[in-house]
Amino acid sequence: MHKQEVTIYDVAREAKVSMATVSRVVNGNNNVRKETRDKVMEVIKRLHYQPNAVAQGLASKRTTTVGLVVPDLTNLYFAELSKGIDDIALLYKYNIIITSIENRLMKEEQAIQSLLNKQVDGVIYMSNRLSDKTLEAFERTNTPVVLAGTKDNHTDLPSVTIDYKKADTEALNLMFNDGKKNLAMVVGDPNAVVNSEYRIPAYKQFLKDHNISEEHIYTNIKDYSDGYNLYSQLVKDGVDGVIVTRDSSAVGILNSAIDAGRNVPEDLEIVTASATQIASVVRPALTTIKQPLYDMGAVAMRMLTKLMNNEEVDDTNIELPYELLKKQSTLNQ
Amino acid sequence: MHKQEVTIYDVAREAKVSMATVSRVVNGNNNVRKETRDKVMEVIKRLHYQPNAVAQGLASKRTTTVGLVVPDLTNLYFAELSKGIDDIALLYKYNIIITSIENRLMKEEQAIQSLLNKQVDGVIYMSNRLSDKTLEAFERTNTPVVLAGTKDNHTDLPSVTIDYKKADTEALNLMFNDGKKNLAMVVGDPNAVVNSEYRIPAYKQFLKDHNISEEHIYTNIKDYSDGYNLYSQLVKDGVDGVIVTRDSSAVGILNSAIDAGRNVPEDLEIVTASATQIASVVRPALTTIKQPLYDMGAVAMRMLTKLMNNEEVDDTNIELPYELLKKQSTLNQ
DNA sequence: AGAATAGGTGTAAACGTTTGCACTTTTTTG
DNA sequence: CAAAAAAGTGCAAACGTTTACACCTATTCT
Repeated sequence: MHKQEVTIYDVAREAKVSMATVSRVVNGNNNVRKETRDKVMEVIKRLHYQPNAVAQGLASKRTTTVGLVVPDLTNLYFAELSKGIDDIALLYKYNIIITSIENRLMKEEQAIQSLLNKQVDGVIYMSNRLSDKTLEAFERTNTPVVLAGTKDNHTDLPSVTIDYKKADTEALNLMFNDGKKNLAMVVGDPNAVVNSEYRIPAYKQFLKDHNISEEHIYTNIKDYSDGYNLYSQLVKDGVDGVIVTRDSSAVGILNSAIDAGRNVPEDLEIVTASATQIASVVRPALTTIKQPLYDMGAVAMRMLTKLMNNEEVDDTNIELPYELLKKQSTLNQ
Repeated sequence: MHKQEVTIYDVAREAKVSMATVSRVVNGNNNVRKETRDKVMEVIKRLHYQPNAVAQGLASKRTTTVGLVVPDLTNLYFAELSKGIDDIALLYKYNIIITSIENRLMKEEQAIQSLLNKQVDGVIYMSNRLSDKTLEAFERTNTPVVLAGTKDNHTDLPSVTIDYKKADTEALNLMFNDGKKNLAMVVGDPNAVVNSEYRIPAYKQFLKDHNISEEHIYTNIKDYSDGYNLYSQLVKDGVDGVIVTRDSSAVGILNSAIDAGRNVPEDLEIVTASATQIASVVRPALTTIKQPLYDMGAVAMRMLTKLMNNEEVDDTNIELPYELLKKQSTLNQ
């Protein structure tokens, strides 16, 4: 990389002002006389001057960049969260550095440290399992952090979520009212806070409240093929209704059932918990807990902008409304 | 943001060496005596020193950051390309700044300029329509740029693609051999280079070669509902085989057909051109031109690392092999 | 042994901005 | 109309690194 062609210094010389004045013009500081401003602007145009954001970052100690921590970009759940974040970030002129942390050479803490070293002004964390080291890193830094679609039960980092317990209970209730009594829950990482603290307890509570003794919790079902392969086990266990946290797993179960000649929802009801595109294009379309993913991202990013500007944030643990979207994978009687 | 707690200067003082030596240790320069290195390392650990990447970037003129330009994060096509890029980027210790440029407040040129101002070491462009202004920006900068999944017919920017003409011809041929003679092509942006220079010409050439006079090109079909709504038109036009560039549009057509009580592939054959997850989970599963999206991203990023290091790159316009994946949406006789 | 080379370290300038402070000029005020 | 306040501008230090250059010491070579 060469030395920068045109610097603020060149502009200053050419416009016969000091670099301080050029800097003020560039930053829209209004303590500049109109004629001066115009002259500087003209020179900037003429020389094609573009500020060096790295130098700005060093001098001002703000990089207008935020870091996103996400397990996997190709999971629509995170993609949609990210889109909400991205739109608001753009609105506030922030760029986004995305770090995927699943199946990686680099450990999560390292990835986050790298983000912090880049002096991001804030971080949005969307992964579902905050390791101790990660929490430690978040505590050591004074870079604001917001969790989106996840929570943390040790510290109280700001978060944007839905009421998982309520949503799951409602979903289970739907199937129960359809006459399904052998209900199961299928989750990815059982140690993810959302699962261990909200979803699984909600499921257990539901069984208890309805005097159901048979508990069917299937863990580590992470993708389409995990779901596909799980189906035979569901049959074996006599499950007639299942709530699945990941859409792709749910679709795997669905297709496995169909390929086995079974009927959904008659033989098996399925409710999934993200409402990404994939859940709505399959047939029968899946009944979903529709999380407002885009909005969750947007709200998280908005909150982060406030934190980055040291503005007051009244509520740092926001729960957004969800919707139980009844489609064809449940009877809905 | 406060002043940085621990700087290289603090480490130098504590370890009783110069900052130059600390810098050498941090950067793994081996012109440092072992004992000195160990001492410095110890102090670094003890003080929790972390280098400020912004300052490094300013001084070294390398930010170890690359910019990704993408229309839409929630489109699995781009998500999978991005994943390939991301994995290789991680391998070479680069971070990624993603900029989505569709439906935005900010124009593409501005978004790219913002990336360049951040002094990214390289850019991977995945959008499908290079505007003149964008090309101009790419020409003015000496930051290397690689196109992934798209081409440019004016300049010759490095690119990683598949042989679209050949792939489409093969797909059309498949349907033709199944006895479908009223073939259609459905694309998104008709002015996207890939469409205007490769796909559409391939389609026209195919018709010509087979003495088919009826041409059915549907443009601006960008998403699921566009596809869903297009179906009735396809029926009206007597189309019995269609090649669709976007998976979500293809799925829209498919579901529309099914909801109308028609049979795929008997009444209508569908081939789609990306092979994202969405094409394989619907039933009937869609026959696809399987583009090696992950690999395309990975190869593009690898090429970019070479360009960023001024290494020689023998072939700057790489075509990767694709596969015509026959599934249930074609008869395959 | 003396010369040549390699290894190890420090000094200080550079990277391209922002910003506190001081100063000058203009505008407002009573 | 003078004094006070506000507006406009420049100077120079700071931000936290890297790196060219110089220097000194230890090693290798003839």
